[in-house]
Amino acid sequence: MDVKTLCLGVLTMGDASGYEIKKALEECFSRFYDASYGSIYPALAHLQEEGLVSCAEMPQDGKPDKKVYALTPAGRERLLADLLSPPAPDRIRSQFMVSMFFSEFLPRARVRALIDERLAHYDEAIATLESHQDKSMAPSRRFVLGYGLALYRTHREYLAKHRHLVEAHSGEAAGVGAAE
Amino acid sequence: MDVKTLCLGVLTMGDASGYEIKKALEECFSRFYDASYGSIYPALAHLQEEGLVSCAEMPQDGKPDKKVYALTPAGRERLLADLLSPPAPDRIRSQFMVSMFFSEFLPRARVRALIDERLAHYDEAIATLESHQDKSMAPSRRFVLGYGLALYRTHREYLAKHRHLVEAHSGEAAGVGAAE
DNA sequence: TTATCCATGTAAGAAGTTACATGATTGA
DNA sequence: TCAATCATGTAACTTCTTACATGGATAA
Repeated sequence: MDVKTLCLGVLTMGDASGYEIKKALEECFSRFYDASYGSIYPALAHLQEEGLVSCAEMPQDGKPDKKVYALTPAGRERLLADLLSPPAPDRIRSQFMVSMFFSEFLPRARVRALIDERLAHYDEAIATLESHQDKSMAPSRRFVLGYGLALYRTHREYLAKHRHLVEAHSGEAAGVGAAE
Repeated sequence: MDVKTLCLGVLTMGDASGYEIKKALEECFSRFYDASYGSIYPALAHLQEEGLVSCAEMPQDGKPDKKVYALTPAGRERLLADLLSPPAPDRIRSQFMVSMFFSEFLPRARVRALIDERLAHYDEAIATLESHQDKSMAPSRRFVLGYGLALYRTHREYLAKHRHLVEAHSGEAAGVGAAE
């Protein structure tokens, strides 16, 4: 499963251009998977070569022609096959957590600022997700949105309750802090 | 921040070989960042070239010489600089969530199996983390371990409570199921 | 006797990101 | 007037993974 699968998936919700696919991806599950234009456009070209999507070019003035892609029957089959193959384990990469793990080497003010930023970020993300909720969404959409919300709330609560663990001991290692 | 930073960080906890660094990484934060031998060994070679780590070769019989790396003062400075630069946003890639989002195209039994597997996986991970807890750990270690635990518990609870949302409607899309 | 741990390293390739190139429209 | 939105695409590059190569010791 890769960006091509994502594109096929988004196209089950309706025909779309590369630009629109990217937007849909951001809305639907930016927190679980994301892709840049630099991967989406080549993916669509490749899918078209394989006959998994068809493309209608809509002339536009001032902008490049809008290319609206649609799933073909073969594309739908490929999507099913992709979804049926065992999913790879989740991959997470968090530089923030690395910073926390080694927070003893950072000035306390820096650790505090890092956590405050995070907290603000999660507050915002939670507000956004809450506002998107309950638009008579399909159940699987609600499932994914609610999942993201549950995780963000855990992040926020854990950070707020346990930040003292990293703040109290930051700036203790040699070579750090104002008194150097 | 990349694998080189991780290596420098692990070396603050004591001198270690590439092999040991990988093990330490797995124990400490495999859930937030991971690296393979194929990235660790070249990273260490590069760090040595830059003078950020030193290396002592310990002859061994039957195995390749064990190369024990140690942080140099320059290495410690680099680590501080790396930790001080603003962390990149967390990157998450979850094929499982993609499958859930498009679960309407999957047979119900498949969706159930996928979720059961996940649940088992989280149960195991939670048990492992719980057993590693409270070994008079440094506070920042406890923070990271507890963070992982909190997230895993949220995963488990959310899955158990809301699986019906994806199970009830799976297998409804055309071309799926036994009656094809 | 079979798998796992120990132990290092390389080479090929996958997969994706960033930056670049282009440029009209619209809202603040 | 400045930023964002719409709109596509390429090329260079980064970064990491996978598979390979090698092989003794130890535990089940």
